[in-house]
Amino acid sequence: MINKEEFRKKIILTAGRIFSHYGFKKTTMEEIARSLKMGKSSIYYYYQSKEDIFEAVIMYEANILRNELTTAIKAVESPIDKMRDYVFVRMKAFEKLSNYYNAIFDKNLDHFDFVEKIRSKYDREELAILRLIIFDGARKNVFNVENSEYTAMAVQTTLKGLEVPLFWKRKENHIEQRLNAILDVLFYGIVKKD
Amino acid sequence: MINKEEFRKKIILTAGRIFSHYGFKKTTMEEIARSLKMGKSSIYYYYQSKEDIFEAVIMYEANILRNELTTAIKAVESPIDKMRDYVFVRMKAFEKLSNYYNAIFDKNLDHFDFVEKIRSKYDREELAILRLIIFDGARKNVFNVENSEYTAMAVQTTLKGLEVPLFWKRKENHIEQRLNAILDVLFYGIVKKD
DNA sequence: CGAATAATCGACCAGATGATTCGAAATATT
DNA sequence: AATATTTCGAATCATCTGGTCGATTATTCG
Repeated sequence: MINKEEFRKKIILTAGRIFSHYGFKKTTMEEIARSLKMGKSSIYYYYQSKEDIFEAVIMYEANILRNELTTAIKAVESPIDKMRDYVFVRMKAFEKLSNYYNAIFDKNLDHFDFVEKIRSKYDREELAILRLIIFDGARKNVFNVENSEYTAMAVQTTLKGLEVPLFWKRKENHIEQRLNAILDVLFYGIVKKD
Repeated sequence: MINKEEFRKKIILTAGRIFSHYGFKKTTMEEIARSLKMGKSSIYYYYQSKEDIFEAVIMYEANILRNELTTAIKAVESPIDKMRDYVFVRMKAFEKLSNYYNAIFDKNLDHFDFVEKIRSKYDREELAILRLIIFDGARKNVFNVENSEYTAMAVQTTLKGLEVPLFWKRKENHIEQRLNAILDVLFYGIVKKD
């Protein structure tokens, strides 16, 4: 490894993989160390604690999510497309970033301060993006909304519905269709009739 | 629950699901009990130990494998089809019966007596089935083999190659093709040229 | 009913496990 | 060769976990 920062990242990648399989509690420092081919105490040279590593993993995944989302909505023009892509990318990302996903939903993680912080930070950021999309849509006369802020919150509530684990059962099929149905409902109530 | 036997099976099903996710060691009796909505100590009314439950799970999955395999080869007539189906079903089943699969490969399970017993029992049974298929194929003049016993052992060796975890990496695609290639090789060397 | 039997549970224990610390050894840098 | 960086094994200490036991609650049946 070149430098300390590089190695810290490697730890995040490795630990992230293990965390995503076993969850925070069942993942041991021993395992992370073994995966990195180093002594378990050596890890403490890079991170102060297991919790710190987990936090770094979550942050890392949160950044990926943020990037993918902003990239996605920049890639298209129309507000409807932006909204549609946002929802799709968000869902696909959650599938992949399971640690982040779990941080948001695992009850056993409630008592970690940083988890709470991440949750509310994510909420705020998401709301901001939605507000922007909706505001833009209203300006362009595509969306028919009274108040962007409240509409954004309403949309976010719908999105949260996607997050409940029950939605993900039997994920094999139907998901795309269900998503489209949800979007249709969303748009049908939101898009200006002409 | 109707009777004790029913409930023992329910425990197997529930524990099997958890074992397959976390493995034997990381699965706790507490979790199994919670999943069954009962006190941890109650489980000991049905099984003597965690190990016993695991053994029962393995046995259960081993039976499923045995049934699926015998059903598969009964379903077709020609020895070539039997052989092909056997290989496919065997592979698909291993994908599903992960506890059984792990029992065979997880080094951490080596020291359990019953695991060793299961392994060799499975070996014997598999060999018997293969011998039957091959013997039948030879009788029908489809296979060109000197000694069914040794040929069966050779085929089994090939099959074992499928088991090494490395084979399963990047499982998304190519698996079917690789399998067919293996079968082609197998048959090309086995089927009587005409 | 009520006694015997079946089933469940909570509290407890001893040993295992696992996160973390620490000082020293190895390695790299100056 | 002196210093700084990085790794590690061993020890610590708190928590966890498989398993036990006696008590308690259902259920069965005479």
